[in-house]
Amino acid sequence: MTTDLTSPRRGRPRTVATSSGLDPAEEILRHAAQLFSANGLGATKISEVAEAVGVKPPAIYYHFANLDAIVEHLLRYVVEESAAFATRTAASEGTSTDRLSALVAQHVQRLTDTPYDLWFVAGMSDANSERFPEARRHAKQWRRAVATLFEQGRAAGEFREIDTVVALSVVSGMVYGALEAHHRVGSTDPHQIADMTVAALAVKHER
Amino acid sequence: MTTDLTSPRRGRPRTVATSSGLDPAEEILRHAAQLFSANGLGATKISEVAEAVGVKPPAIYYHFANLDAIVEHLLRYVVEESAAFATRTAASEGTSTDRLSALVAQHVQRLTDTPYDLWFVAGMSDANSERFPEARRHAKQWRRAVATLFEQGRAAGEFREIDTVVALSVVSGMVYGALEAHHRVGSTDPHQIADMTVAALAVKHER
DNA sequence: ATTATCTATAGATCTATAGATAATGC
DNA sequence: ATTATCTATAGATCTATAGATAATGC
Repeated sequence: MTTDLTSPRRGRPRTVATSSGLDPAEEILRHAAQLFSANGLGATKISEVAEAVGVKPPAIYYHFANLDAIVEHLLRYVVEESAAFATRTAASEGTSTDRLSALVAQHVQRLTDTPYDLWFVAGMSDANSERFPEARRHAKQWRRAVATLFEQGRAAGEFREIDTVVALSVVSGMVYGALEAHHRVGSTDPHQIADMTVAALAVKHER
Repeated sequence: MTTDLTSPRRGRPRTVATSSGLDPAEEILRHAAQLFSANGLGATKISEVAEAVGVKPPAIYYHFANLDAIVEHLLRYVVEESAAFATRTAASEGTSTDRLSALVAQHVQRLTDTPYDLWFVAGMSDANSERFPEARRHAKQWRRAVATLFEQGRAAGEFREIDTVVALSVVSGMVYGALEAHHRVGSTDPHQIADMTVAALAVKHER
């Protein structure tokens, strides 16, 4: 009677120590993300990841070439899809307000509805991303889409007459806030965040 | 003819290498903050700070006990004053909207109008702050004041009926955005940020 | 005498590889 | 045969201290 919870694989199974029914690689990704988010990306060592997973450091190298490969894997999970969605949305129909709102909601949804603690991604911004060219490219693409969308809305009189860089910072700040709330208490409503984001950028109207 | 730009001190002066007319300690703080912001707090080594300053590692230890002492020094500069201002403001007169706005403007002003690149502070949140109990205490005090202020405004019908934790995340997210903009392009208008923060939290009114 | 730096170094890690071993399915 | 781990270890850092030295003002 083979229960076979995971896909059938040959070879030595995980040691029973951290038996959670997951791929070793998946186990590594989750613990690594958790450590990155708790202690910072730069402060996390391969040896710490190994200890968290419950194996010796060399076991990690069997699955990933180095720490950066783990980070890249986690980043790709996030930015690839969000960048594509943002670009699509910036080129679609509708008011800028509605489209920017949809874009923010999707991104927050993507960042929070995962098995990984991606809080550390918020703290990366551009700084470390030179080490991760692919993620950097997608992040730039995302920002370009947001910038385009904001400028359309500003021209249409939907958004405030502020600098595009400032508007971009407001958007990424709100995303940061959403991740922080998710990290702190675990609950985040992507649409609520999106709604507040466009409220921050909207032209002020008389009361 | 003694030009005497800095305060008169006895003993060996700085090597001419990085002659900028600053205290050695001040020089260390500025370079350290810059490195923390560029590469992350956890990724920065004493040896890197030394190299940036233009001295050998032991010279750093003459001025600071270790890296954490440098961080603590930078953090105290920020959070002490902002925490005091926030607490005072939360207990003062006026609409919650105006007071929250003032609080955010002061904090952004404090974070950006300094000789240090404090962008790294944004990426710290609570995570690393266990290592810095004093900063943690002040950060908590600041958050408590913001929470109080928000709850007053929510009860008064000025702010949305959202969770306090979410509201706090919006505020810290906007501060994060302001720091990001400052780090990216160097220009930030604290009052503009404050205005958008309260706009994000304000009750929605009919158009 | 005081301030600030240096050289040299002990001790502690940490990364990443080599090679052995264990546990499964074919 | 394949998958996944281990032990052992070379090589590279990095922290922090000891002790010497240099440059100034009193």
